[in-house]
Amino acid sequence: MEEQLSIAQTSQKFNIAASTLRYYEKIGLMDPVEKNASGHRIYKEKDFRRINFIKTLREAGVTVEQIKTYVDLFHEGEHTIPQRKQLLIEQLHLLQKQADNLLHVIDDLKDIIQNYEDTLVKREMDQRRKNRT
Amino acid sequence: MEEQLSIAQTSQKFNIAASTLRYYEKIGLMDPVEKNASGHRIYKEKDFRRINFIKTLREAGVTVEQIKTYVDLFHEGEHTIPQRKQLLIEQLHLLQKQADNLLHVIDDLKDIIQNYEDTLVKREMDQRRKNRT
DNA sequence: TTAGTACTTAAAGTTAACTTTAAGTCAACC
DNA sequence: GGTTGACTTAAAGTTAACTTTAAGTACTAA
Repeated sequence: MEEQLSIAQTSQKFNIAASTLRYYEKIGLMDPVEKNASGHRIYKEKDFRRINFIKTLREAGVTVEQIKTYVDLFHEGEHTIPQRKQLLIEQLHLLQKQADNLLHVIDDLKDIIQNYEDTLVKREMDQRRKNRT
Repeated sequence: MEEQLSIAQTSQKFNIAASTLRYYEKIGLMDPVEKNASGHRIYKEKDFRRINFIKTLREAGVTVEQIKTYVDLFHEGEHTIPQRKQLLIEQLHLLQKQADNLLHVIDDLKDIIQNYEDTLVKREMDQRRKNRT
């Protein structure tokens, strides 16, 4: 049988607050989630896939609005495939820039840390010299 | 002579709004900037270096608050070097995680784009076959 | 001397992305 | 039949990081 989870369980599974899941649905990032007889949400495989998609992009810094644009195109059907592809390519370029910058900053930070390290080592050597005299 | 720029010029040089420069100063990311006789800010080399530091980290997603913590330690003097080093190392780990995730997302996006590409190519081939009959 | 431009400050406003609150429904257990 | 717990919605609140506004000062050119 297909896995079916409550909002609390889904929240746990993806480590996303239940309120956030409702929020994503409200603003149209998630399609309306199926409800049981008492009106509680039942999340299924297709929802999980969507949540993963959203989470991944969000963690990479893609805005909710941009994801919404994509999802909207998705709903418009197959004829939007070229636009969707274009949109993803643009997003890809942005992320590549971001990754590039990040790697530079990481290098810079390593340098600064190394400088501190050098300072500390030099200090300790001075200390030892003092102790010897 | 040392380069001296007005807030407007500095804003241009770094592509950061003048209001943002004032804001950074107000919250203590920047040290109080020197002023001329009529109370206008004069930015100099040491300010440029600080602005660069802030800009680089901000672009990598480091929060203003975290940068503030670092700057505060800096002001406390040399004895905070071990703490500063520790702080930067932690930040470095975070950024490395972020870069890692970003590279994964980039790969995922490339896959999705390739799928769209395949779909489009397949469509065109179907179209040609139709035209031939 | 007046107009314009470039600044100044303090305070209020904005935006994105949630998060919290308030009030209510429903099924299960005591 | 009352209480508990897991949900529901709509609306209000929060936070970070700016950005805008309002009111004022100072130099410069006409």
